[in-house]
Amino acid sequence: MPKQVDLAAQRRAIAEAAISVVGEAGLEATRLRDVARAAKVTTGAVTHYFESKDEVLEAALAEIVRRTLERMETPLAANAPTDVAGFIRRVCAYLPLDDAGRQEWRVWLAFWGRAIADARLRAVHRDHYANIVERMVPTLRVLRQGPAPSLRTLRKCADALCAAIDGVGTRATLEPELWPARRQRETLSDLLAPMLTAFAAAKD
Amino acid sequence: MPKQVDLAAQRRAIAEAAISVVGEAGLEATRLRDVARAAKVTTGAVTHYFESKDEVLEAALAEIVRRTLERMETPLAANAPTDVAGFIRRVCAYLPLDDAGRQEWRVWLAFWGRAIADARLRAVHRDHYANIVERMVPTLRVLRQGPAPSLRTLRKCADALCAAIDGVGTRATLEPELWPARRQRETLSDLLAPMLTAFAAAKD
Amino acid sequence: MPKQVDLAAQRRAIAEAAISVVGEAGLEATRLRDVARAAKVTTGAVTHYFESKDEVLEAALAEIVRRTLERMETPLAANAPTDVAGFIRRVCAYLPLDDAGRQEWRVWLAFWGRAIADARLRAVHRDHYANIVERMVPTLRVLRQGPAPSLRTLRKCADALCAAIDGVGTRATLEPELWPARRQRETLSDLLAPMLTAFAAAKD
Amino acid sequence: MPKQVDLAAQRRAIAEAAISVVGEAGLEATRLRDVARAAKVTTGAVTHYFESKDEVLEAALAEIVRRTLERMETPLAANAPTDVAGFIRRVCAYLPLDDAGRQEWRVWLAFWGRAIADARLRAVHRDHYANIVERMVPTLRVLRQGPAPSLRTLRKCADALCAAIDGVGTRATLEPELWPARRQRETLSDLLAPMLTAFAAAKD
DNA sequence: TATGAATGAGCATTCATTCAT
DNA sequence: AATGAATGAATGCTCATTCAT
Repeated sequence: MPKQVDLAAQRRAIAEAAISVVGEAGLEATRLRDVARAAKVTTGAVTHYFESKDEVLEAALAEIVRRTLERMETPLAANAPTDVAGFIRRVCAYLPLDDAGRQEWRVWLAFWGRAIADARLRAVHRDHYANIVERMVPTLRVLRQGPAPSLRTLRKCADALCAAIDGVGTRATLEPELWPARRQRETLSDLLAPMLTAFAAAKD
Repeated sequence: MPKQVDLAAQRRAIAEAAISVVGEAGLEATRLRDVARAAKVTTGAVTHYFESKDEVLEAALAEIVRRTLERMETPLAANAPTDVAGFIRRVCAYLPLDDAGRQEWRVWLAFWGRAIADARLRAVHRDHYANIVERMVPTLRVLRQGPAPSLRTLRKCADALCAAIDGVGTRATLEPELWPARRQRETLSDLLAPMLTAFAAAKD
Repeated sequence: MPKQVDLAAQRRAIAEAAISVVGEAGLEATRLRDVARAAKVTTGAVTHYFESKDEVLEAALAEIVRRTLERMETPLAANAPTDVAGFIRRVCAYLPLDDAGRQEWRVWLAFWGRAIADARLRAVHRDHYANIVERMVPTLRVLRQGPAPSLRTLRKCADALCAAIDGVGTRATLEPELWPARRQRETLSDLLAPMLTAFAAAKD
Repeated sequence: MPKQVDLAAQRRAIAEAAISVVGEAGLEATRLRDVARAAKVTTGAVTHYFESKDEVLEAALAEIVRRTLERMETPLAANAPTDVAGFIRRVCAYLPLDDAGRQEWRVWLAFWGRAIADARLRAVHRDHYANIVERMVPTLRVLRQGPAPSLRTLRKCADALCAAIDGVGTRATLEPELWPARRQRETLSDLLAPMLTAFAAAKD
């Protein structure tokens, strides 16, 4: 009997290796060989688990999406804060505050750049944003002190929230040495605190 | 020296062609031949005016920077508005509201993706953000009704402003069909109005 | 020794699968995996029964040879006809008249194409032609009404016979939709009837 | 001004190099590099003149077709013989009698093998046969001593003629050491003489 | 005995770059 | 100054073969 391998685990290991390479070298400089080396397998093994390079990259993006959602579980789902300051503090978890975060953000930016001409990647992004917004909605609902706002209001607020995070995260990723964690948190707070305070107090 | 004018004009024409190609096909699919064809010259001509492909792309990015700053002149410099609503309305000029704007934003995103592994491009971005912030400062100062805020306060506000624009612009670029001009303006306004109102009224 | 029977049977099953794949996809597009799949075994099993891909293909050619000879038994060996028309009618059995025949002829043509640079395959072809000619000789002898012709004469006649069959079969294989069974039979008859009539009546 | 090259001439030179390589090594062992080396250019040059390897091979086949038709001009068009023996003598020009002929026939066989799974190549073959038959028709008409036969009769005769040539040529190509020119001519004559004699004398 | 995961050499192909004209 | 033919290194990908289980 042949060696039994966990197909999904191997695919994920390769996807993680791809993330690592993309984060270091950028998407255009990512060669399948480097991915293979990073995953400690041969190029043949990579094409054994994936049909093509594009599929490898798509799996890498899917893994980044998975990681982002996973990171979201802690700050949002569990005992959501009812005060704006606490909320913002938790939302900061999305920002590229540490090396791991910066790595992931670099990969996000790389895939944004490719998505502009790739409908498939754009679809992944669209699904991801929709997903993120839906997950933010219940947390935002808790923040509101008065009667529950309409779903439309909640989604608009989530859109604004996403934009703030993306905006700060993008800049911090492009200027990592100028944007230590403290500056990112401050800027995000400057931007969100007024809006969320108004949101929390509004009667809609 | 008519030749020199020709030279600069040709370089710029090629850079504009490069922007067009990058905006359509993405950065990784941009071949020098296509740039040449778009500029209605031969490949040899491109390498005649530029040392390498990287230089062509850098010129393209520089041209995008130039265009963005140019577009900024109107809404910010000229008779800056002293009310928040008017200010936001003008800031919206940066968003990808029409085809031309979407095209430019796609190019921005493409270059972000490449900048993560290219120190030179990162430097261009850093300079650009610094430039943008400095230009926003005087306009923001006018917005404040009380005593002039500190430069640090103004810059922080500009940072938040940039982040909001980048965040909304990024999402609108990745989901063009879901983000018509109206939605972009609304989201940007939702995000900025509370912050700018507070800023305008603050005593610092 | 049941194992040995199994071994030969497996080899033959794989060879038959190879014929099927070659007939469908051509020799250059025949991958060992497809052969394995067609034989309902794994790739490992194929290399278990054969040393290399070339050996698999050689076995496929051998099987085609075997089939052709088998098909020959009926029309030639058994009660050979003494009239030219009957003889030609039986010889037509070699032509690609039905789907099975077309399949086999495609494989023949595929191997001809490879034999031009493969001495081993050429040897198989040479043996096959020699074999065919020797089997034709006694049947042709019966056709002659007068005294038996020399062996040389018989072999020359067999050569011409082979050429006629190969020529019609090749064309019919390359233009299957233009060469229904009827046209093949007619052309072969047009070519062979005059020669065989002369042969039958000659005194040599 | 850049070097002006004769595009068609270069394409043809590469096609001829391809014929040479295919004739030596077979179609499956023909690498673009070898073609390039045989044409004394680089691999890049080959892909400069052709879109793909398939296109190179198609050009090679087209060149073989051209050569065959060219060789046909002499024996058929010019002062067609009115006697069967003279006619057959000229038809022998198609057989692989010398090194050049054997080379071309090897290429034919190689392409037959590939055509079985390639509709495009089959179309080339179909056109070629149609062309050949049409060219044979007027020559065959001259051969007939009585009233002109019907076009259908002439084409049937041409079909038989083609089959005879293909059959002898195939065998001679597969067994070059056993089939010197003399044997080829004799076999073709054995096959064709009775048919053509009958054809020449027939009243239809 | 049989599996199929893994290997890695070899291929066509792409494309920035060079350079003779 | 401008051309575009030619180069050749580099990449993704294929697939026969190997081998641990």
